Amino acid sequence: MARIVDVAELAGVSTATVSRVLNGKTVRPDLDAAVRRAVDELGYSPDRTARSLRRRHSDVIALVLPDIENPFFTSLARGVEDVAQEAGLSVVLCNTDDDPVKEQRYLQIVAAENMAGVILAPAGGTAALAALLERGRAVVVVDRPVPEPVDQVVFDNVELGRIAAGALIDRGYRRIACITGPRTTPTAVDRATGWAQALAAAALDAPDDLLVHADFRVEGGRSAMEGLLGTEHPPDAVLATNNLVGVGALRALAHGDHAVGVGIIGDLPFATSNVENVSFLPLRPREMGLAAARMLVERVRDGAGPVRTLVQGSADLVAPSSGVLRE
Amino acid sequence: MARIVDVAELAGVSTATVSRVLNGKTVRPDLDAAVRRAVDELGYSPDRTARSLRRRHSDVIALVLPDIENPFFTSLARGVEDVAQEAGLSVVLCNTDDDPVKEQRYLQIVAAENMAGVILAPAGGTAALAALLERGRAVVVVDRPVPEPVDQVVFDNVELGRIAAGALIDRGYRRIACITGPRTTPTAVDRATGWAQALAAAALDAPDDLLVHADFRVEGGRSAMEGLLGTEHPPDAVLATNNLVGVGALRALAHGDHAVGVGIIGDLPFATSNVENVSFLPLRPREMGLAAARMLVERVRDGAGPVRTLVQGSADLVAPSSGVLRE
DNA sequence: TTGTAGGCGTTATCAC
DNA sequence: GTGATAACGCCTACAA
Repeated sequence: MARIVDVAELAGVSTATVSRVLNGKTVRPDLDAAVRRAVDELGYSPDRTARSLRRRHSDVIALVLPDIENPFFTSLARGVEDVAQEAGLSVVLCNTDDDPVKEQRYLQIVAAENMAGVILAPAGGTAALAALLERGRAVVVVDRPVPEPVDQVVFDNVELGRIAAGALIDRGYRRIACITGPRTTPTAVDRATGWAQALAAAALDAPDDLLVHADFRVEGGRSAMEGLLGTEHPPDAVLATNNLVGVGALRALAHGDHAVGVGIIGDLPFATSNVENVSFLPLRPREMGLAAARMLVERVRDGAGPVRTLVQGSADLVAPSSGVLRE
Repeated sequence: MARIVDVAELAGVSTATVSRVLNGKTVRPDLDAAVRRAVDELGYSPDRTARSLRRRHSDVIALVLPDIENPFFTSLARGVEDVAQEAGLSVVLCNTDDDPVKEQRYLQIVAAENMAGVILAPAGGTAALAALLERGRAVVVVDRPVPEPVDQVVFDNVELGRIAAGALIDRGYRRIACITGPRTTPTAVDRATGWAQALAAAALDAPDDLLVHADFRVEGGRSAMEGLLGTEHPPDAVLATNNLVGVGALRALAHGDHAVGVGIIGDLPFATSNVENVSFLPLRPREMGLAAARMLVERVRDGAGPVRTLVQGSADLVAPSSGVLRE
């Protein structure tokens, strides 16, 4: 592996000059050319480990996510990666399984590796987050709002719930259930709150048995839907507050011949059925990733500046009449 | 941020001793204890940048994939991550979009960052791969077999095609089409070859118009299926040679009321419909990730040793009669 | 503008 | 078994 001294020797200059050329400082044109030629010839590329050590931070950012297998987050990751790539940063993807212990471990690594920054969808406790902020590291929180003073890109989850439930009301349903995530997950609770508000605004009942807190995954949605179908007075429509729960609900419904309206907050990029009576409220995770990465890049470049919170609007509601499966 | 000298000073030992304690060498018990106490007190964790520089390699491995949004690869990534985590390695996920240029760039970064190794699902040209091997880096290739002498975890794609097509034949179909990926993608070609072999073995026709080379994605599968349905003699069954194409085919079929049998090589973790007439041949990408990561860890730990190729069997064929959507 | 030289924090090589 | 010290490869004062 060629080192900077090899390049310097071949080009007949000092290592300082090579370094300057590589980092875009002004250098006498002929020397500049000589250096570039030598770099080419040797196939030299700087050792990023040494560079990071010297510069006190690397060109790597971490993206810490609760579930890398959820298409919402992979799509978000794609957005982050596109911006990072453009800015010359690499992205390390970390999977926390919604486990605060794993999350803490990853955030420690972020510090130990002197990474340029982190984009974090928090799993739970925010102690680790606070520690990072104290040390003045660049952090952007996505998807799940936190009270700490930190850059954020999030949704107005209450409003998402309101809009999605409102769409079902507009379609004429009157007994609308809601399948959401655990009580400990703020986004799940907020979206359910929006659902309740929409029902209240329409003078509809929202009894306790129509609100189901399930695991925020496919199986959770499926069994919750089955539970609802098995009751004495099944709902005539159901709101699934995230994509995976939506998949589960649709699967449960696919087994019988139920005329139940469905609303889903999120997208189903891999749905295989026609979704005639489903309203989607797409969330555009890729855009969220793009925005978060741009924020982080700015933060990395000139550290200071006021904390910003970006509340991302959803795309337009996709009415069921469009009959279009969204990609 | 505490450094190793701070710990040494507080513990009343040399930095060398601190280093030894941290790296599990034998040290006099009382000193050992003193060092650990100091580490705790200062909240010290070693700077991994400096460590990497000195050791000539980092504790990071790269996972270079063509499409991070494909559930097959995210599941594979999960497997890799689980093993890596256990071995104390971090995983950087890189997305090539099946673009050899992007792939090359990432592999260069792997070298420049002194990463411990790479797990690579090759996008195309293998020039970059050859370069890595020359330099003696730890590399494991997954999913797509290559001729180079390098550790691999792959499928017998011809056999996958044979088995999947055979299942459709066993179910009584006689005019079986095949939707596969581009001619330039070896896995796509091999699986189609298996399909042709199975048909030939059953003395069935496999005319050119029953074999469609499509984009290996949802849209490709959908339009290919629509094309097949629009012909004069539509097939009575179709084999989709990967998961995404399978999704597309099912979507196309969901629109009408076609009695077309379907076989899919792969899984559909986010299917929303009942899949009554679908045979799945699950590929277990997570296991592939586990195996590849274990290989890489061994390779990282004691470099030498013969090159190994692991041909992973698929799980049992899932017959349509089971009526079970696979998670 | 260029070159020289010191240091980033760690580990490995020596003597002891 | 322990401690002093020289690397690892790069960047950046500082001096010329």
